[in-house]
Amino acid sequence: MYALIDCNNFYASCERVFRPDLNGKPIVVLSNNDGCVIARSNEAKELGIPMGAPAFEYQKVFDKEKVHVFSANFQLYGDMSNRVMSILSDFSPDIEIYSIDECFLKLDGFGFFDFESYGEQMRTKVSKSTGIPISVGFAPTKALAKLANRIAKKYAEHTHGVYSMSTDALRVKALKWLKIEGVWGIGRQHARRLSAIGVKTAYDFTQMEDAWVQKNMAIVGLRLKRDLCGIRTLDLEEAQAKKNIATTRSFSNNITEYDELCERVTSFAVSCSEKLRKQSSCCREVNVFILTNRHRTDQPQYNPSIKVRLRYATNSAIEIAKYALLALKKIYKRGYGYKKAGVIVQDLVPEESEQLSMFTDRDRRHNPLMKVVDKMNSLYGTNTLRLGAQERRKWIMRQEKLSPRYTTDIRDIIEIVL
DNA sequence: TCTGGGGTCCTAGGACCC
DNA sequence: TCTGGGGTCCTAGGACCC
Repeated sequence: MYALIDCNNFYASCERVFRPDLNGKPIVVLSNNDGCVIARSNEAKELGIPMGAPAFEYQKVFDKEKVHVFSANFQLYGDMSNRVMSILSDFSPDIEIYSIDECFLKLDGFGFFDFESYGEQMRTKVSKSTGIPISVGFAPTKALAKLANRIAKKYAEHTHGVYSMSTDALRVKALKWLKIEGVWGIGRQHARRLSAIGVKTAYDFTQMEDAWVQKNMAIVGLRLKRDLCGIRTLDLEEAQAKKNIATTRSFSNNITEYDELCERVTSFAVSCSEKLRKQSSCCREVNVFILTNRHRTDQPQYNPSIKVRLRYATNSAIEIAKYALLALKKIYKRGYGYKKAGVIVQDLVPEESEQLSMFTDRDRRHNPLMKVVDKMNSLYGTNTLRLGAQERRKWIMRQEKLSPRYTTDIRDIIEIVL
């Protein structure tokens, strides 16, 4: 069996842990720049606020219904996630952390367990230790565990957040219940095509011919079908070093000036280099893109990107920023309002497998310098040490409703007044 | 006026080779 | 009118996930 454990309304729940006065009240969490809704409490869902809703379009609803609005506090969510995952990893030796709020457990050799009570134990432990509510689904395959989890959550009044798909009859019943667009691994495109030919439920999909699935949905679709049929096909995936690393942001206002864009791109490059060093990788390619505002159809659009090949693999902030700026210089055009930009580092290699070059002009001092920069910034805060090109910092991210960093910054620790 | 960010995998088709 | 066959590698783009 597999278990899929998922935190309910994760970001909203994180905020609520430290604001118990908000229990039972609608909460939404907004993306960077307070742009759109990325998490909703059940109460907010009931008000009809959709996922991804632009905040400005729903401001009236927020006001009228007294919705509590939070700016995204990713430091808090990341830390809470680590706590939850750490607890759940005690329930099986085999765990795959699938996303910030989800994990799979593989339960080989747990055959004699009563899964419902095992799931209940998980809920109690996580709730008691972190305050985060979770749902647990058990099933013979990963895709079915996803489905079992949906049932656990959807019918919480009956399941109390735990559901075990213990028989084949239950599997078939669940598949007939699950609409095709709700299947994990079937997105909007495939759902539309399948629906058009009469495949309306997950069960219908499992009755399709392999040849059709292979032809139209490739090997990925076929694997999914097998997994839904109860044939164990997808397995836990080991955490691996990332193959691409990106830092991209939208701006609260359009940027037209080259200098300002340079500052942003430099900061994105520096951020990418930090992420590279964190996973002990170097990159051999730097990709830079800038985008105009696609929602402003009245304004001219220009969305260039460019890839720069480095002469040697590096994770030095100085090098990566240098090439990112060279790249930006090539694509920047005056006369456009840029809404978003980003740096992506690619073709990553492990730090230690550095390719030696006979004529390398690599500056050997960068490595120790970066070590010091990382150490200082971790001791005294992000950007305590930064590149000169980052100095002209005029921008500020809109985060009007940011909650404290209760668990990661001693200055924000919660106070209890007796 | 205001509309997120960060990933993965797969495949078709082009470039290139003999 | 006729103008081969069989590979590999790379990449852009499409699909998906949270």
